[in-house]
Amino acid sequence: MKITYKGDYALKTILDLAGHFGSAPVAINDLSKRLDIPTKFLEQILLDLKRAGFVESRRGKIGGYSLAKEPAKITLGEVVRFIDGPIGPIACVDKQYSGCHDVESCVFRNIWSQVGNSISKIIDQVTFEDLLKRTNKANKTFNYQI
Amino acid sequence: MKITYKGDYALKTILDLAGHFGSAPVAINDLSKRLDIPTKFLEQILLDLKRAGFVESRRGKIGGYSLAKEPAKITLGEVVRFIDGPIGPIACVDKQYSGCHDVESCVFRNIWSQVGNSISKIIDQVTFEDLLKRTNKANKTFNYQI
DNA sequence: TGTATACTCTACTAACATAGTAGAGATTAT
DNA sequence: ATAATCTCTACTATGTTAGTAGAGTATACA
Ligand code: FES
Ligand code: FES
Repeated sequence: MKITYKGDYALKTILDLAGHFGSAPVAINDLSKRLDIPTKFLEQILLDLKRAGFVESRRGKIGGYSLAKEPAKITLGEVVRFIDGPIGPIACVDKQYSGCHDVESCVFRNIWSQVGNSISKIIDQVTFEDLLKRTNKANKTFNYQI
Repeated sequence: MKITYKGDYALKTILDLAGHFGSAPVAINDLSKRLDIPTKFLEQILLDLKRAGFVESRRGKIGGYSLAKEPAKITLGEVVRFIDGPIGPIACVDKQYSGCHDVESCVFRNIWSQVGNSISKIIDQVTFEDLLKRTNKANKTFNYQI
């Protein structure tokens, strides 16, 4: 697994939208400024996320994006997989990989499988509600220290 | 973490050399044929592995490569890190990553860190002796079934 | 109805990484 | 000597990433 900029941006964007869940939609421009993501790049990312059903949009004057489901119903893993592809550390765990012939007797494949599973166990379990709570807590702590 | 062809080839090569540990050096050509790796590519990989101290070489007529340490003293993690770089799923866990500003308060960083640790726990623990044993066992089982 | 605002869609591009290939050179056993 | 084998540097084709560009569509509101 490798988290690209696109993936990183997508996650940060969804977390931001999670923070506005239930309120008015948020404009790309606001997200772009707040999260420091190139506007035109973010446009594309949001379109992808919309097509996948993670977010929904509203056009026109008071338009913008909002989360399509409750933050508790979106996991980190879903988003990562959608944007950055399968979790496995090598293609042979997920699909064809021309370096692998003896798939049956290969001792490495088993390891890569274990690695994939242990990653999944982490990211498929944490939702954006969890992350939201942690953010709030982090900010509170931060304010207290000042 | 992403295992590239180069990394995959390196691991398979070292495992092969582990199987010949203590015996005569193995020629690149033999490895190349047996493991189905492009010869000139394998040359480069073996030079890298040599410079890193994983293997040693002998030139001339009966030359070839052999493992520089006991199979039990080389872990999967060492080789993977050397060939394919750091384990973390995102650069910010290992080094500078321009998408990350608020490193202190970022809720994702903690997750990526967990992911990295859980990968490390697997690959830093398994040695090529372990893999060798498993290969032998796999082959025995295979023969038995025939 | 006009217009500003905001999302939609397709195409293009620069930079980098990957997976090799090519070829000349150095060492060693016989 | 010479054949076999490792050594080293440079080159290249392909794909991926991280954007940019620009024209088009929908909506609120005066
Ligand atoms: S690494 Fe894919 S089967 Fe061995
Ligand atoms: S993802 Fe790097 S600090 Fe948040």
